[in-house]
Amino acid sequence: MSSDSGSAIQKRFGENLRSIRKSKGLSQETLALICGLDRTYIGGVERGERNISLVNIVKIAQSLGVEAKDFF
Amino acid sequence: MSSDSGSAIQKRFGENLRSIRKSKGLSQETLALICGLDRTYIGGVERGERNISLVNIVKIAQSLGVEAKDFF
DNA sequence: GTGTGACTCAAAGTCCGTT
DNA sequence: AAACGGACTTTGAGTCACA
Repeated sequence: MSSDSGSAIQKRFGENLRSIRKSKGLSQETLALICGLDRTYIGGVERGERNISLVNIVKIAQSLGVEAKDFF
Repeated sequence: MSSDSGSAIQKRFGENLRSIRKSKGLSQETLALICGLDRTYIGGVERGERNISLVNIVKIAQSLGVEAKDFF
């Protein structure tokens, strides 16, 4: 099918998130556990497939010990 | 349940948005027109009532000529 | 020019699993 | 450890009439 799931914005955000998560030495599962979100959801965001909302952006940022602005 | 209308995160985001919009001398209506969103939607975000998602955050930022990170 | 409640509907987000 | 899919519930997106 169209391998175009997700906007460029989402893809960039996802790449940044993945990069920061890895730099903290956390797995998707562990991060998901810390911030109370689903592991498959975190994965989807990192792949740029999901349009994450404000509250969860901040939740994930706090769980990683960074500022929300670092994802942009 | 006891969902207050809007989290602290949303309220802070909304305040920042409103402040930036006003500094650009734009009304909610004008901004809404520029970014293709409804004026009542913009208003709801500014009041901290809505949990806006990534794509619309960037859309509004671009319409204001600022970076998305400026809202955080 | 803005606030607000109510509404529809698509998408956000969860939970189960297999690869 | 992560990608991916199906089925599910909840919430955001988008709009309107009225204050």
